[in-house]
Amino acid sequence: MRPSFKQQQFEAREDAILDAVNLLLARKGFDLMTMDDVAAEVGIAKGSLYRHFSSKESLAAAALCRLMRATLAVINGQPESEPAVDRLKAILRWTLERRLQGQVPHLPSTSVALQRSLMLNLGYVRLVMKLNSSFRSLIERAQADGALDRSLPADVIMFTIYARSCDPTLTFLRSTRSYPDEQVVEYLVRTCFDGLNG
Amino acid sequence: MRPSFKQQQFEAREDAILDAVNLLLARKGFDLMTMDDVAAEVGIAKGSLYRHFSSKESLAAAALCRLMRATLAVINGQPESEPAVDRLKAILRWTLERRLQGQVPHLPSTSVALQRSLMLNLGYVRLVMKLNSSFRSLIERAQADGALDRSLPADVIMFTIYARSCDPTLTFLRSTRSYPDEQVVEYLVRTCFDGLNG
DNA sequence: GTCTATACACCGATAGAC
DNA sequence: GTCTATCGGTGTATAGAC
Repeated sequence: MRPSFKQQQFEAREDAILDAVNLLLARKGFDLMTMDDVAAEVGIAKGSLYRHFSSKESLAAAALCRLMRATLAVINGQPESEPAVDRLKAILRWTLERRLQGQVPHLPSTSVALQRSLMLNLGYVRLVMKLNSSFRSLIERAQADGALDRSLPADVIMFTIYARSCDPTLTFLRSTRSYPDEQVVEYLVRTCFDGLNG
Repeated sequence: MRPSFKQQQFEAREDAILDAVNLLLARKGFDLMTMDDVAAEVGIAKGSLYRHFSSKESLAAAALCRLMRATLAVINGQPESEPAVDRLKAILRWTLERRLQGQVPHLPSTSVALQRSLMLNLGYVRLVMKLNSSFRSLIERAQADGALDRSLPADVIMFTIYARSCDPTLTFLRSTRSYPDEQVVEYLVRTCFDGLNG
């Protein structure tokens, strides 16, 4: 049975809400984002917002889950034949490009309050684990290929790539207006994998 | 005329306050840190806090200025004979070690509210510029030595090192309890300069 | 200068009319 | 289900006694 028109409209609105949340999370972070902000950005009343999401935390969790699902879709859409290290670079590039459009919220690590509530969210934790294991398998394959440093633990590599995807360097370099956006992305990807050495 | 005993006591208290602020900024970030938290951590009343610092913003600014001054002291204390790239690595290592002790606040970039007020703080801006120019000159020297990639703009290198000094990877790796602290620091410094490639 | 008490604003969440 | 109105709680900053 396909969803009714009403249901489709409902889901479309939820998507619009999450877009607004992403924008605001990217701009102000979780603590400074208010429910009034979200309601105003979407163009609905605050009361209506709570018909869709029961709390501010669940709102952020939903936005993060949607992002993780999109990331998993990117990974699964990559050809298996491509070298693992190139796939990792492509994922980082994809995330940075999304961030330029304001569609990547700040990492939860910046807000202890949010982080605690996320850990109690089963759907969120499940997705994190799934994403981590996808990443880890790509990293280990790249190490086996000799494309990534074998003497580095996979952990270290994984977190380093994660961190680069939400690196403030993107914002700083952009604010200097010295380079076009694509150039900034390439610098970030390159310095992450190749380092700074000559 | 040397400062009176009372004045020395006053300054010692200010230092204690800033220590508490650093701890709390590192733990919760600017937005979640409350003046009650600070007062409780120092062991004084909130009212007394405002005798020393006129606002929450000025409190954070003072903590950041103290950190920048300490960083400049480290740079100026390094022997001129040492290769520039090694000096840069040492500065990054020093910052990360300080962070392990909870004495490095979150980067202001995480809080738009704080950032705006800092830009209006003349003392803060002056210190940022001084630190930036010290860094830039080290970077350019390292590039001239061939120790850092000449094809990268100094901006890109500078912000990349800055970002690494407040990288959440440190916290994540530490929370896995898989490696001793010194090992974590070395991984961060190494992947920053050498990259992830094999 | 340090304390207690409080003013004032803001925010998350809910109630209730339509 | 969307709106307006409001409650309860919290946080910055200040007032005023000592």
